[in-house]
Amino acid sequence: MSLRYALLGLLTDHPASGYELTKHFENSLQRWAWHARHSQIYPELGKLATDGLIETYDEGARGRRTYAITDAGLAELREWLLDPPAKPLVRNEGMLRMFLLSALEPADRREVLVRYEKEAIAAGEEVERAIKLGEEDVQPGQDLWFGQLAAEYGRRSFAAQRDWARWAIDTLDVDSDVNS
Amino acid sequence: MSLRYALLGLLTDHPASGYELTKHFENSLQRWAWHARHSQIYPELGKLATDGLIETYDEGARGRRTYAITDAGLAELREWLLDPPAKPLVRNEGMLRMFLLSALEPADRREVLVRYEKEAIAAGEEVERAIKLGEEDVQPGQDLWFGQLAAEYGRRSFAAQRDWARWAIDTLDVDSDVNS
DNA sequence: ACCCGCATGTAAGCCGTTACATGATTTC
DNA sequence: GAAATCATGTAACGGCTTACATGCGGGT
Repeated sequence: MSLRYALLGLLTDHPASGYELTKHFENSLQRWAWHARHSQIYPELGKLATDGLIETYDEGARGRRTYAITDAGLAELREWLLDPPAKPLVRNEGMLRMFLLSALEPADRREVLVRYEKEAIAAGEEVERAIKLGEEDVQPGQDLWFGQLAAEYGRRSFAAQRDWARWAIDTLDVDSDVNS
Repeated sequence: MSLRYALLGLLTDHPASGYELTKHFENSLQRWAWHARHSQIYPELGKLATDGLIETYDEGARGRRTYAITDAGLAELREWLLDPPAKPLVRNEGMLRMFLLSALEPADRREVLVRYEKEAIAAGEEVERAIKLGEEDVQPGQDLWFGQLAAEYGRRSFAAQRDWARWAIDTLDVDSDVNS
């Protein structure tokens, strides 16, 4: 159900078309929060309109249709945000791989961990760049600032991944010295 | 496809039944790596057997059937582990909520963040307990140790969540003082 | 004798992906 | 005039959840 609320949330800021919402997912939301494609977004907008949570705001060229959130939609979004979320079900492919590393030969284990570390470093650097780009435009407390909040989360979480990978590699290395 | 590999990985350690595998998910895997229910596990075991990646190892009372991984299965698991993973598609409900926080009144925003911090603290404490329980039995480099590796990741990632939430709350508080 | 845990399965339906499909407008 | 981008949709299929369904065995 999260997609519904993601769309409602984006429409809180200002009316937008399916196309614009898709771009918004691609450019910001999907990096740290939620991913969705246009083939899912358009039908979901249809359902939201049927349910009276959004309404057609304007129709333009090329069949372009913008939607605006309704009072009912805003109420439902707020209810969801205030509702304590259910404990998330973890599905973390990266960690699954780490969990199963014992199926590999020791040399391969190390290689996979090193790759994981490199990816965390690269992802971290990308976030740093995104944050610097954003800082120029946004002040704390403003609506847009909550994207920066999520970006800061991304920064810290990639840093944690990077440090964890380094720790894991070092721990394994020390151990194989001892055992040799 | 991750479920396939999770099952193959668990069967690398020793043969097991669907019931045991389900318990294994519940007790350890699903905390930091991967979640699955028995209604998904049993059919997937059937497919793995059809594909020759696992085979029936033993049949016991109450229709109990244990499976063992085959050479083909081990080869496929190793190939997957060595294959660079695709960039993960983010679907993080917690972060989505943070991203959309601007739809709430300022007081409510703060409350949601405080709740998020509390949850991170509680989850972190749970991990600490799990790690302490595990440490007694496991030495680095042993097969079981890779579960501890994943647990340490959990520890660090909940710490990052906790610190992030505190930072976000403080930043918001300072800002509302300035603006008042 | 009863209950709990062991043990395995199936079906309907939702969410999401990949691929297919179409056409208008702007820009060079 | 061609290419890029704007713009919206649908269909088949796979993964996962929820709910339904059944029965045995061991302990008290």
